[in-house]
Amino acid sequence: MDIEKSIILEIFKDITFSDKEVDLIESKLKKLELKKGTTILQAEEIVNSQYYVYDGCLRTYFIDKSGKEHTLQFAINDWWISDYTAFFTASKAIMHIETIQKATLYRISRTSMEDLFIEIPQLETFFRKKMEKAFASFQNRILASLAQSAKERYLSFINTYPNIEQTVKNYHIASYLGITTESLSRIRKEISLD
Amino acid sequence: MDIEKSIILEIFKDITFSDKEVDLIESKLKKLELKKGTTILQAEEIVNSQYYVYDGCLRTYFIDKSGKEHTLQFAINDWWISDYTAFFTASKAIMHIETIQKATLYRISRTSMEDLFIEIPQLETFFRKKMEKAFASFQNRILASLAQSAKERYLSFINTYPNIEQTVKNYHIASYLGITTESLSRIRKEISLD
DNA sequence: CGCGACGTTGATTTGCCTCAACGATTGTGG
DNA sequence: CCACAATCGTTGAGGCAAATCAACGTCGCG
Repeated sequence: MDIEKSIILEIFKDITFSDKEVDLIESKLKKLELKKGTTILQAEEIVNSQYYVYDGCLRTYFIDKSGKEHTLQFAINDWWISDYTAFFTASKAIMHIETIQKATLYRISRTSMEDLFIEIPQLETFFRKKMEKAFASFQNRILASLAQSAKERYLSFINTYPNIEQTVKNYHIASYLGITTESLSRIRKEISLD
Repeated sequence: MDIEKSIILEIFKDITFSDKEVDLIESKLKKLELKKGTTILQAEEIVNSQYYVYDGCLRTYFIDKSGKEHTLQFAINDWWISDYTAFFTASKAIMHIETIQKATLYRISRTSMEDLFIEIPQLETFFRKKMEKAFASFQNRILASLAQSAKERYLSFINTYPNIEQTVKNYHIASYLGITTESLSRIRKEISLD
């Protein structure tokens, strides 16, 4: 078997499974070992899977009509990642997803999830709660964009993700904050003077 | 009985219930008839309920530290509304919710929902799917704030909510778009010249 | 070593904000 | 039902935060 049972228990922690259930889940997961810079999803592709990030770092980004990239989110250990808008409706992605470090992921398809929800109702609860957290973080993001300056958003960013600056490039952070690399550079300078 | 069974079937359409299940759901819902300008939730209150909008129009807004209001969302017929971040974690609201037209709502508490999810698992699926849609719309909102100008955001707004301008004030729309009423006025003028 | 990717700095422009004043519309009490 | 006030939307002048455009220093890697 290529997936350890302990991994299953780690991914779905706080749920207790029977051995049979663990085997069932294992049969639905596919482990992926990817090197830095690998694109796992491109715009226009039909989205049939989501990914559990066991290790490494990825980002979801959107390319607008002028060709500019906008980072929607970063995903690190214990996050799930996909283009969810497209995943939920089995439709075409508008987002791209790439690794920005080498990464270990576990992929699961939507149809597998639907099967599992019937066999193991606790999993539906598990994913509903994950969704609730993601929803809350998107809400905070919207409120930040409405109420905060670029400098304030940057400060909350480095507060929320304290070690991420070692991992991601400044232009990724800038595209997440909705500013240019030049502006981010000036904000960083300003903060260093405080 | 103060709630018609047909209302239950309308709220949870696409689910088929036994009579007993309908009675159970009915016992958990509370009908509210509110006049325009009623606040149903304030920041700092513990959030224990969400509301189904049967008729009318409401908005959820956030007051920032400088006292400025920012509208997070409008809710019309067939939407659910609450401060979800606080609702999910049974914690204190950061949002305010008010009616901007007279409205008919159905309130349900979190504990009632948890009970119902156990008795009627289809309801968990129903709310999970509602959540997925809300999540998708928040994602679009974030992408719009990253990639679009105020004018473009306004044009997609009136495209998404074609009749809402009769209902909501311009300063509500401005606070939803993240601009001032003056800027919105100038944008509207500019569009009328096209 | 040399090249490309990345970050910084400067000069200038621009989209939106702020402050202020003024019409238009809506609501209310006499 | 009209008069008046309050609320709401529009317009103008000036300012500011962040974008754009351009140049340059630095770092890591083939």
